[in-house]
Amino acid sequence: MKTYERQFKSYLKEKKLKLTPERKIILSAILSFHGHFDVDGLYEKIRAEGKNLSRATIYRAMPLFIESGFIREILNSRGKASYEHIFGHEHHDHLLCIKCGRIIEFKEDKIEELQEEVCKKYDFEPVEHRLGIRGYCNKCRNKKKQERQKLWI
Amino acid sequence: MKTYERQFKSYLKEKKLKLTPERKIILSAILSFHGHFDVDGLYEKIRAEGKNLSRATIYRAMPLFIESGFIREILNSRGKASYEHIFGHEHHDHLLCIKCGRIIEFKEDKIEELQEEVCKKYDFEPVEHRLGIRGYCNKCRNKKKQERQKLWI
DNA sequence: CTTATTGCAAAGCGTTTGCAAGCAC
DNA sequence: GTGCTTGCAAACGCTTTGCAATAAG
Repeated sequence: MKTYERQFKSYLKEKKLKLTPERKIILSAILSFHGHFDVDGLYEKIRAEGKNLSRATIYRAMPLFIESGFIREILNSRGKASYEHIFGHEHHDHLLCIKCGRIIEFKEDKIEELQEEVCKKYDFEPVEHRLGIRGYCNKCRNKKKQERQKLWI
Repeated sequence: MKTYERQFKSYLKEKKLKLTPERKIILSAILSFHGHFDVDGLYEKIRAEGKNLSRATIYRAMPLFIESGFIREILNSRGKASYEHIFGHEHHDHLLCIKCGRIIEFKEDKIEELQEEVCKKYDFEPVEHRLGIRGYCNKCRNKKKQERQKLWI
């Protein structure tokens, strides 16, 4: 059994839930994505592999993967939920190109430190944070026109 | 005519759209909110004043208020759209208490500067950004239990 | 008078849920 | 065997849209 499957299994055990074939299939589909993905993407990928799960099963499984720390929800201003997996990914923030949709991940320790300071100042105990910057990447600077992406991360 | 109405009117004129009584009513309802609000809140507030617009009219008007710079969408992980008005509000970031839902606004110039630097480093031209920190405010630090708020700003 | 706008009701879309059958443990 | 899970289809909640009537500029 692979490491990640073991991690998932131990989460399930703790919650008295079961490791079904369906959940294994969904987990492996999740891990096969590199960028962000949504339920429909999972559904199609799974179908493309010849297996066939109900969408309801996938929807019902998503909270488990979130709670067990495999994925997190991406912020969509509304409508569809999408996700990115955080299993084995370090914390990072995002630059989002609103023209081509490219996502650049970055980590800036000083910003993290300043956030800590802000929290102290307001006597606030942070749990998590997100910083997203929308704009134009170097390739798209000169072909602006209309914004496309509604996604935040 | 009030300042804000004039601003809205000039936006409409530019786009060859019309300033209807309905849009005036919606605009004034928007400005009467202090925190964040949603379409249903607007609908109810307008009804409570004895006027009665169709929800469709409100839904159709929201993009106009966004484009004319009166409001912006708040990031909800999914489902309902909600908004905050930015007319006359300076840019700020947010601390969100995941227990009581309190929202603390802050502005930290150094963080803004560092963001500029990050953008330079990646040759990225920023348009807007959001920073949200979720956690527990001083009043809720000792009554943690379960997270409530799914909202980001 | 032309073109945008409104209200209504129906449709859309992603997501959730009730239920009976099936399976993990 | 017990209790969680699955698939199906129906229900949901918010939002959008087609249409005919109405009103702004």
